[in-house]
Amino acid sequence: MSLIKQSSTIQQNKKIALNLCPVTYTLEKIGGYWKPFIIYHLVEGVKRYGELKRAIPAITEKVLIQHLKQMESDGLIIREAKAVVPPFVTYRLSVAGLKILPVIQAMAQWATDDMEQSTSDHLAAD
Amino acid sequence: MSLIKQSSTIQQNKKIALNLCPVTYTLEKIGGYWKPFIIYHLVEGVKRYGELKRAIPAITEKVLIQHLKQMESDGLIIREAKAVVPPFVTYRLSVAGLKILPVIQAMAQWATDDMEQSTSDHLAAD
DNA sequence: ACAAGTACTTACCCCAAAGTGTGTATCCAT
DNA sequence: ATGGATACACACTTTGGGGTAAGTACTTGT
Repeated sequence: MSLIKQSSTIQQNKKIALNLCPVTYTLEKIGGYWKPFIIYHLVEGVKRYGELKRAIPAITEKVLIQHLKQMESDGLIIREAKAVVPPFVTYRLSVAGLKILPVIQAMAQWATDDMEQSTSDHLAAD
Repeated sequence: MSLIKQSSTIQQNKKIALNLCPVTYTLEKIGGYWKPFIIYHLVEGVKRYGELKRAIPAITEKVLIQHLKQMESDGLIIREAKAVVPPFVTYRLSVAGLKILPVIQAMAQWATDDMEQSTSDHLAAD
């Protein structure tokens, strides 16, 4: 899955950051390009792979799978496959995935606030 | 400032994501590699450029400046320079920067919770 | 017999973020 | 006059995430 060079400075720094900073830890888990979208759609409930794909048309299959695998191994979502053919695979949020929803909600709230404020100008905080 | 190719698919997708998803908007602003560290140190109050540099030894000057410029133009922090020599430049959080602190706090909280949970095993959410 | 649907997998390319290294103007202390 | 401190700027390289495109195994529908 696209090998990573553990020796590279960037990986060393990532380790430093993960040790020192819990915020970086969280960013690692939800920071993928389309991960917020996936979470958003899984809030509605259990979804099949194909449903997610159709719900997010701009995402490519490779990246979708990639994100799903990462989020699964990160414990954010749960994959369940029925041993039938054609395959029947579903995804849903785990406990940790559910617990992160308020955080995401807070991020969204700040964003909408900030977008409104930006129409007027930023002023200094004394 | 490293020019960006507006035509690339990734930039197109970024625009799509920013329009559709406020979470992505927030991730854009705090998602930089060392931005959480910068914010963390500015919580203590006004800091000079050199103080920040010494507070985060692993960061290079280029990336530090880069992040500071971005965060300034994003309205998260405020730069103030005294017209003296040698230069005297300080950075501090703006209103928007202060408002995002609870969000960051929530992210940190989720992270520490999740790290604890990960020592035991993840179970499905019914 | 052939296409369509399912859930992936693999090889390859592109590019922007991060890292490396050097340069700059001015002042002060030694 | 030489070096250090200040706050950057600029050119260059690396790297890893994301995009493109094609293939796979197996079944059902026509």
